[in-house]
Amino acid sequence: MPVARSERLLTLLQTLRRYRRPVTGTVLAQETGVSLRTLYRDIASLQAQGAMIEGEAGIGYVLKPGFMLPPMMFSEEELEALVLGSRWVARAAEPRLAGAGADALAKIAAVLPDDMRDMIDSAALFVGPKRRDEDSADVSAIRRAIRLERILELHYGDEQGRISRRRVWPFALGYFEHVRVLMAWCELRQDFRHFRTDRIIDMALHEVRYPRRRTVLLKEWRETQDVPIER
Amino acid sequence: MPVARSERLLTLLQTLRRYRRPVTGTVLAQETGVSLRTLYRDIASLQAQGAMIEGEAGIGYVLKPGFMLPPMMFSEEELEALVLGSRWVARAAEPRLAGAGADALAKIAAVLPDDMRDMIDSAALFVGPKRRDEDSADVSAIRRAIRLERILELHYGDEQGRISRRRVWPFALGYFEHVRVLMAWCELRQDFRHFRTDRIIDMALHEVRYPRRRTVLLKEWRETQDVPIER
DNA sequence: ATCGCTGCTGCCATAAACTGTCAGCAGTTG
DNA sequence: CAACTGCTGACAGTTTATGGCAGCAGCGAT
Repeated sequence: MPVARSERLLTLLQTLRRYRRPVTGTVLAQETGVSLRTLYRDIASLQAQGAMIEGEAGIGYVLKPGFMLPPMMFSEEELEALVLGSRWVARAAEPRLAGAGADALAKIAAVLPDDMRDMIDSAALFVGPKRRDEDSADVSAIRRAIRLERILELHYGDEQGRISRRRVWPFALGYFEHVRVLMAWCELRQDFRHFRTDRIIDMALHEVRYPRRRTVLLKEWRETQDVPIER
Repeated sequence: MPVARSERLLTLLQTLRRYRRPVTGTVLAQETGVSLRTLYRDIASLQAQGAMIEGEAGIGYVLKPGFMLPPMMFSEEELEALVLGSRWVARAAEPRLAGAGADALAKIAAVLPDDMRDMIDSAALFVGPKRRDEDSADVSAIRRAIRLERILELHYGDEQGRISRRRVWPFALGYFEHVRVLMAWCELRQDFRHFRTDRIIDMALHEVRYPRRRTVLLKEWRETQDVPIER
């Protein structure tokens, strides 16, 4: 393997691109399996080659977008990961999102060289069977409401069978083993609440956007959690 | 200037792309200012990194088209599906495959139009927590054996704690709730068998390929199942 | 079949590059 | 202020890259 260094530089670039937030040199050094001093040298090399990597003391490194690394192709493992993920989505998500996953994979396949295209079809990784409760609500519509940051009016029955009607600000959707759970700010309770999609009796999408950004809501919600959702 | 080699490899790639006809190694060596011997080594390095360069004796080198990922367009739903799938892989698969999923997503993000790139970060779909048993075997090595259609020698303990040693032909890997299951043709039993990866005590990859195609094995295995694996 | 061109590999000595450790300076955050 | 982080220099040990040489094998034309 006489590619040690070049390969490592590409890995480093890829790692930097994977993180969006600033990453400390120490972390990068560990991930690439190299000493901190060498990491600094690697960064300098990449910068010398034109990569727009910004480093700030006390912060870390960030890669400015738009830098193309030449061997821009998926590895076999990456394709396997994409296929496996898509197969899980096909099984666990509602039909419409499942279809979107298949479409996305097809688009990726379309730009792949012939021999790599085969790898998508012949990927040997499969997802175990998964029973999924029927959604009574239209999950696609919920996803749309989240994207558009629009208020949802819910007609909801909780586990005790109590039926309530509330306006909520939807900001995330959790895919669990058997159910999907909508996470939202509840205007009624003035707090975060979650709602199983199979218990949503009826639903209406309002015309108006709710007054906050969904990413901010998500961030605040995370801070209330003991175990944070990763990524 | 510790970038001599990496930079030269990029130049080489660019030069190969510029020519469309086959180019001889001698020409490439001159253009990159290096000896012929080194040029051969450089080509080997690029090929090792995944570049699809074809060399024919008496002809020269050609870079197969389609090596670089072109810009791709995805719908919002397709991106959501890709992100959700990748997040599931990050949680359910072994670290290496999980990382590959994240890398793939980052590569997709890199060729996305700017305004779409944000949607990857702000996707509001999440995967519920998932406890996963530790693998005792190296699942990455198993995936590799499947890809290469190579014989695996297993040291395996079944649920009764009986330990056996067998040669198998691995052809698929199932990702279930808590475990991963290797599906293979067992030479000992002359039949299909499945093996939980957390029960594999030890494992060795043989040099030789097994005498059949893994896709055929998969097809035959499916016919023995009551509930077929979809897709 | 023979010849020239070309890809490809192994070997080896030398030169160049890389690497880790240690030490120190400077900027940011809390 | 303290803790963290980026950044640079120097040095010694190690690794790697390189070029030259020799030889084998596939391709095309003579």
